[in-house]
Amino acid sequence: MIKNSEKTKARLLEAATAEFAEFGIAGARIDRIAKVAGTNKAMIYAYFGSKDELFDTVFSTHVGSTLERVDFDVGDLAGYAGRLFDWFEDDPGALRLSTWYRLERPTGVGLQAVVLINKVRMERLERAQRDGALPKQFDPIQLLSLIQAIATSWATTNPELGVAATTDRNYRRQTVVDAVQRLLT
Amino acid sequence: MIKNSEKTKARLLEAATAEFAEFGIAGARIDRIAKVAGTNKAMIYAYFGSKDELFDTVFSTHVGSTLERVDFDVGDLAGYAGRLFDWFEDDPGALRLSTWYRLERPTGVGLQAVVLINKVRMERLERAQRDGALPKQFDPIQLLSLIQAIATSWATTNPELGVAATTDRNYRRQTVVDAVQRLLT
DNA sequence: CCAATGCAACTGACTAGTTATTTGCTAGCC
DNA sequence: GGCTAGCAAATAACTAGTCAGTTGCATTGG
Repeated sequence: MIKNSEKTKARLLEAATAEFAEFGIAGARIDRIAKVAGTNKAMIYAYFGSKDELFDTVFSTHVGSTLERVDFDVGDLAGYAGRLFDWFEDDPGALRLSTWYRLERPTGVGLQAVVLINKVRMERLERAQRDGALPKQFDPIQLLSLIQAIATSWATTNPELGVAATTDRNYRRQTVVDAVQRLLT
Repeated sequence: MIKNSEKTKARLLEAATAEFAEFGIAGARIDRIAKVAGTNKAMIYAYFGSKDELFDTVFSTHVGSTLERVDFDVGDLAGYAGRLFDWFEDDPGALRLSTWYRLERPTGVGLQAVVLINKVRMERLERAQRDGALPKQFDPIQLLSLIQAIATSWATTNPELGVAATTDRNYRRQTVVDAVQRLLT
């Protein structure tokens, strides 16, 4: 047994991220998280309080902070969509966590960080439209909504369309970029 | 106690639809379903076999059969998107059920019906493109994926954008229709 | 017409196993 | 030595699934 508060906490958080991404809040099992983290259940309660609080922590550290790191360029929204696509491709857990959150925590406050980021981005879109740097056929809120939906379109509709998981990633990425480009012309 | 196999089954299915839409598979409670249906747990097992099978029945009767009824007009894909939007607005449970399915049943076969419907629609898109009735900038599979994503964009991004639930429905619908229209011009 | 019979629909209580959370104690570290 | 990190085991509540028995209804034989 090695004692290291920080590392144990980190391992728990990592294990919890995987567990919640896979099974959601109701489906996640505290035992499994503890076991994967190579420690025990009581540590979870010592460090995070409860299952729900653990989920909240997982969500804000994993999703909120990552979204912030996706470069947002008002002059190249198609590129932004492409980068969003890349993020969700490289880290499918992030998208799943967001989806679980929406379903299981309809009134949760954990999305607040995400809402804030989007608010800033909307203001930048607004300014770009006023400066004439961005066409005005869609309002900022419409743009963000559409871009987000398009960037995640493959992830959310793959199963329904019977798309093999092997469908070329570049092809899918290009679809996203092209679609957003077309909205703006 | 009134005995009526058909009606009891129907009440159970209705209660189960609401329960699964709200809580997902892992979060749904058999007891709650039975109670809401005004009957007994054992009836669920007599009629549907298990919790999982009950979910499957709920999904295919509620989602599969409804998607089929959304008119698909290759000559008016924007209108199709609008009708999809209407469906999910009028019956938010349908979208939630689909989302739960994707998250909790990654390898389930219940989506088969949906996959089939989409396959037929893709073939119709293909033919329309060959006949020159539909522009070719996107492949059929890209079109279906994008249309589906755009039609549900508000439902899936509302929370992240901090959109009040009161945002005008017509405004949201028009966004969907306009976006799809723009993809095709 | 009507009572006895058969049977499917129904029920409440039960079980066996899980689950989140707590506790009392041990082991490492300054 | 004392404080923090860590643990195994206990607990209390819950959950999917079962079962032995009951109830209403239709059928049938008189």
